[in-house]
Amino acid sequence: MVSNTRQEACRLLGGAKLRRTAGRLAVLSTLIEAGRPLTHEQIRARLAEAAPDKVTIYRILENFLEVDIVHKAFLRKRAWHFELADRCTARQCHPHFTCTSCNRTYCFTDAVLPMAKSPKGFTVHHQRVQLEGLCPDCNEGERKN
Amino acid sequence: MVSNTRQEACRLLGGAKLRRTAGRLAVLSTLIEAGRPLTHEQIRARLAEAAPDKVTIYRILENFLEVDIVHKAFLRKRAWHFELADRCTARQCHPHFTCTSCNRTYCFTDAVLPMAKSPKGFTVHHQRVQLEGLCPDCNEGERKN
DNA sequence: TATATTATTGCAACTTAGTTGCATTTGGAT
DNA sequence: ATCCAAATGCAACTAAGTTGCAATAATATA
Ligand SMILES: [Mn+2]
Ligand SMILES: [Mn+2]
Ligand SMILES: [Zn+2]
Ligand SMILES: [Zn+2]
Repeated sequence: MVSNTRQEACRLLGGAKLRRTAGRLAVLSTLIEAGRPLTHEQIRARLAEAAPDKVTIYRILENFLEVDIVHKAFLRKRAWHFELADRCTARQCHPHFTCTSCNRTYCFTDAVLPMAKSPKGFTVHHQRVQLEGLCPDCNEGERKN
Repeated sequence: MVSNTRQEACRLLGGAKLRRTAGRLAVLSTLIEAGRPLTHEQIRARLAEAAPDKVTIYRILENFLEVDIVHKAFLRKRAWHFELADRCTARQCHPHFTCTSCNRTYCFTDAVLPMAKSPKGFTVHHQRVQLEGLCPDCNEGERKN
């Protein structure tokens, strides 16, 4: 699946008319393989020695945002999470669930909510839904304690 | 209304068994009068010379969180917003709208969404809905431009 | 009202996430 | 192979939030 990932990464970069650099391929492949929102630090950790400079990662993610390859999924502990922008409509992405015990984040792609109806005069461009609670693993743990 | 505000602030502190200090009264009154989410910096600015130390404000807000007088409404530009926890149910608050042009935040208290249905095994404790777009003022501006 | 007890505060120093400026390197068009 | 704008790395910086600790103030009790 890895070379498939690389192929997909190249395709995305090409489609967005972004230069195919080592850093961009690395970051994009990481996001493709993750399939869920990652922070800058998580991306860095996954790339290990292969990771570009911290600033470069930020700039690469910014590039991806500009061309809608990724989007900022949500914020926890003051760090943005980024994920592939492939499973969302123009106005909203699926809800994201974060387990308050193990800190893992899950994409609830089947639980998209209707748009909130806004008062007259407001134009809503984007709706974001965040959930917090316990994941199956941590619920299990609770029961055992 | 100001002395009414102070009265309400005292009542809330008393009910939560928190000592009635100058700093707490000041911060709480500010939040009561604002009626919308404020960042640490916005609270500081409103209090001006009367503002307690930066660290003290953070600690006061933490105290308020612990006893559910306030809640963290959302994050924008890496800064938490706090507001009175008086217009929300246990599991979710109303949606919050932030204008991407003028940066103001509005409470959509009449636009509460149903809870997202989560996959088997997950326990959802809290749902948060964020909206982004243009407020009436800035829509107006767009039209004029 | 004075005293004691404990919570609260201010200050300085620190951490973490993200940004800026600038000189060097590199992708890809020719 | 050459060229040049785009991309990168590095150092220094900012903004938000945290920690430790000594000084101070709110309340309970005498
Ligand atoms: Mn997702
Ligand atoms: Mn609100
Ligand atoms: Zn968990
Ligand atoms: Zn506006």
